[in-house]
Amino acid sequence: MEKGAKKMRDAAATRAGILAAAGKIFAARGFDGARVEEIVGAAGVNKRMLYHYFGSKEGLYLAVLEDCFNRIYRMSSEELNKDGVIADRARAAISRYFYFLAENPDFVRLVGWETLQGWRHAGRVLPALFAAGLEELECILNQGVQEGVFRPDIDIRRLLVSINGLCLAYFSRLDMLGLLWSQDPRSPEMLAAHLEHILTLIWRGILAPEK
Amino acid sequence: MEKGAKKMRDAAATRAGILAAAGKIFAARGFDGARVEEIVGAAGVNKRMLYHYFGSKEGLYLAVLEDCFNRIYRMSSEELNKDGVIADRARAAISRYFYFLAENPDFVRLVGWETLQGWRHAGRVLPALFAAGLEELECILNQGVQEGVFRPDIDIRRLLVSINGLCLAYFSRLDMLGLLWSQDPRSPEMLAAHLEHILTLIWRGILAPEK
Amino acid sequence: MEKGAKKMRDAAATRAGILAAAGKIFAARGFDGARVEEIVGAAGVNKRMLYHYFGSKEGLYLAVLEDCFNRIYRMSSEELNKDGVIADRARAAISRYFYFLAENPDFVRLVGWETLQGWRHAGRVLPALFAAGLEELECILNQGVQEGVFRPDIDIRRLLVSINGLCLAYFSRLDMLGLLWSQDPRSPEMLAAHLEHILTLIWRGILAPEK
Amino acid sequence: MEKGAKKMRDAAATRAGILAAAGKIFAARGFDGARVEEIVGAAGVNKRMLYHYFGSKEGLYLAVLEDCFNRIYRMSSEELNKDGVIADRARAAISRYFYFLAENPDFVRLVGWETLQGWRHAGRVLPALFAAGLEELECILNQGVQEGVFRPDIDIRRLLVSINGLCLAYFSRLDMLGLLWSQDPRSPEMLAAHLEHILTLIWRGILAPEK
DNA sequence: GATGAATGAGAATTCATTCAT
DNA sequence: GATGAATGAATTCTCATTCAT
Repeated sequence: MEKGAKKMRDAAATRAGILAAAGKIFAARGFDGARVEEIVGAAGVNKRMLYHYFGSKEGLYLAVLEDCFNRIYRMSSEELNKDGVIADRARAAISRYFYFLAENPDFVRLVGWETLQGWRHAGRVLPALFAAGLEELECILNQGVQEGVFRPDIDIRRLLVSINGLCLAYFSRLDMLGLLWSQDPRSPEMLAAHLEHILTLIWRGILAPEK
Repeated sequence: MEKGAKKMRDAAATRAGILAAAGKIFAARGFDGARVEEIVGAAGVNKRMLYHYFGSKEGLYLAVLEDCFNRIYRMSSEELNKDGVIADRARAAISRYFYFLAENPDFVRLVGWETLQGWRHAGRVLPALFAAGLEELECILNQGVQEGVFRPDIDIRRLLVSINGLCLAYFSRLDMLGLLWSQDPRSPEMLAAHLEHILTLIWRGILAPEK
Repeated sequence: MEKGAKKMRDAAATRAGILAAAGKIFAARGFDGARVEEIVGAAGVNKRMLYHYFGSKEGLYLAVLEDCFNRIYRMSSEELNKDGVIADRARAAISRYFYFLAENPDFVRLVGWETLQGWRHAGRVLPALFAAGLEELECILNQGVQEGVFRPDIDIRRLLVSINGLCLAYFSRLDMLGLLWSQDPRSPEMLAAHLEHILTLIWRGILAPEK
Repeated sequence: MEKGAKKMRDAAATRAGILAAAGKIFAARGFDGARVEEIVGAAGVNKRMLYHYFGSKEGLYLAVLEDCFNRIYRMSSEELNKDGVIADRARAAISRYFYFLAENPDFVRLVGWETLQGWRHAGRVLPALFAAGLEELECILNQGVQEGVFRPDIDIRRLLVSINGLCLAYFSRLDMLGLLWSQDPRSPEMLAAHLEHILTLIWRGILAPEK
């Protein structure tokens, strides 16, 4: 008999299991649509555990958000190649964000639900954290403007909203796009093509014309 | 028949009142978050009326969606100046869409909820309708490419997704932007500025370089 | 078929029915011991009605208390014979309180539960109301002291606590007394005898010795 | 055996710790209001211990009651001065009971809860035990009647109920009295004054008039 | 057409208690 | 003897919907 084979009597694992299941389900149905029963069912634990570890459905939801945001936060604070050409670094930052969204569909959806609910659950703190993913990009863009690589007339704030919108527009509508285009928009080729499309749009929009 | 006319008028008014109230509340809280009680309360009618006119909560929600989509559909099928320069016409189409979103925040939110729920309620028919707002733009863009006004290498389908994303990105985050920028993003100036930003981005991205 | 025979579709009656059933059950088991299910079962109504009319278990409990206290308040504000001899009036007031307790065992028990819970549910307002039953007696006693009918050295406040205690002591322990004395302490004879006992005790304690 | 002794000592301490914590909490909230979780938390022990030592929540509650009643029993069976004047001995017995209640607020409250629940938990045995505190007084009073010190027309059984009621009336309402009188009813002066009040009442009520 | 009372199914949450170590 | 994780049975509360008038 393996150690802790069948029933894991492991607090951390149980907690993590609930969190993972909740992440999926909250992402899929939103806070109001999610059912506690379904979450504990998916996690294979007793309902009481949910309340033991997270206090309430909302507590669990908050924990899910926190967990999710921590991931993007970690991503954005990873070491970057500070030596590269400014344009390359901006390109890398956008790509990284794009692929993060591609790999974290739950994050995309949770952000969607929260946005619609006015960040009611997550409060006013998390949106800032949420923006963190693009913060670094803001620095690079600003630097680029100063160096004359980027046009001086662009409003960086609006540009960030737009980059964010361009990326999210794709990942928020994966299902619909799949239907309309009859192709899996999650495939590496499609992802690459769309990123290319976005980068081209941005680049043409901000790159200073060569003299 | 006086009395009959009166009744019918009232009946229509009751129905319309419920629809209007439901539109607001579904937009604000989504299908799961909305409460039948609150809707009838806001409409100032008896709960039974809701079921009389719409059969169920879902029936009402569908009616709300339909109502909303009819509006954008009417907008997109309005007469356009077919004679103008292609670039101007594209510009006008985008602007019109942008201001439609500005003036129909409930539409923006309803689309948001539906998108997250995979168009579960509205079925697979409405997304097409939803795209209608951009359909005309698609024609214009295609024509522009043929005429050599726009670059030949652009993928119109992706471009439409992006234009949509750029516009929605702004209107989906009005509250947050209001906080971050400490300015009312709904003010005419801010709207104009952002539309300008979007148009610039698109234009630089697609306008064929003059020879 | 009688009008409204089987199922009464009568808001006031339903509300009153719930209140009555709740009065009995809260009195019997206290707030924590009472079960919502049992209350609605006893009232013969749907559980939802309880929440419709009273908002919550606690709301219902508060309504029960209020209802109960209103009764004693009404009693204490009834017209009294202001012309009688002071000693007779005091006697009458105590008797009235004694028999009120005898006839309102639920009141006795509810006061008991609330006392133990530090009037948590009823807040700080009701204890004053509760004292109302003895307020009139206080006036009479004070007057009696001034008139020289009662001894001048008695502390009226303490006396009121004691009169209250003497009465409640009997009605709080009816069951036990029934067992110990093998007689029904609720019988008219027993009630009269005990009231006599209390009055004698009080009278000897406070009546000024005749010169 | 060092280790064994240590263990036993710990075991006893654990048991006693649970009992003490439970006493406080049951006294404060009653059986239904008390939470096992809170008790073990207050005792700083593992939940399993509670079940190990007491079997169940009810078992623990019973143990608490027993413990409490043992104290009053011990008190009442202490050696008394059998030689004193009868009036002094009665006085001493009442005072002793009064101060016992003053020093054992948990006892007062537990008796209160049990009284309301019809001694459901403690069964029909304990009420007798509970009366024990006044048993000795009964002897003295009876003796006093025989000796002609006390009036022959008093019903000793009722008198005991009343003495008990007079004492409990004070200690059951400490909080309210504190608020109403703006003085700490637990202070030595207030206690002494109230005891004096009670004794005066009783004395005037039962002392045979001197010839 | 309109009203407001009533309902049953189900949702979140709580609790005393028991395993596995 | 001791620990902390786990559980199933209630318990309070909510919601869309239907009846009786």
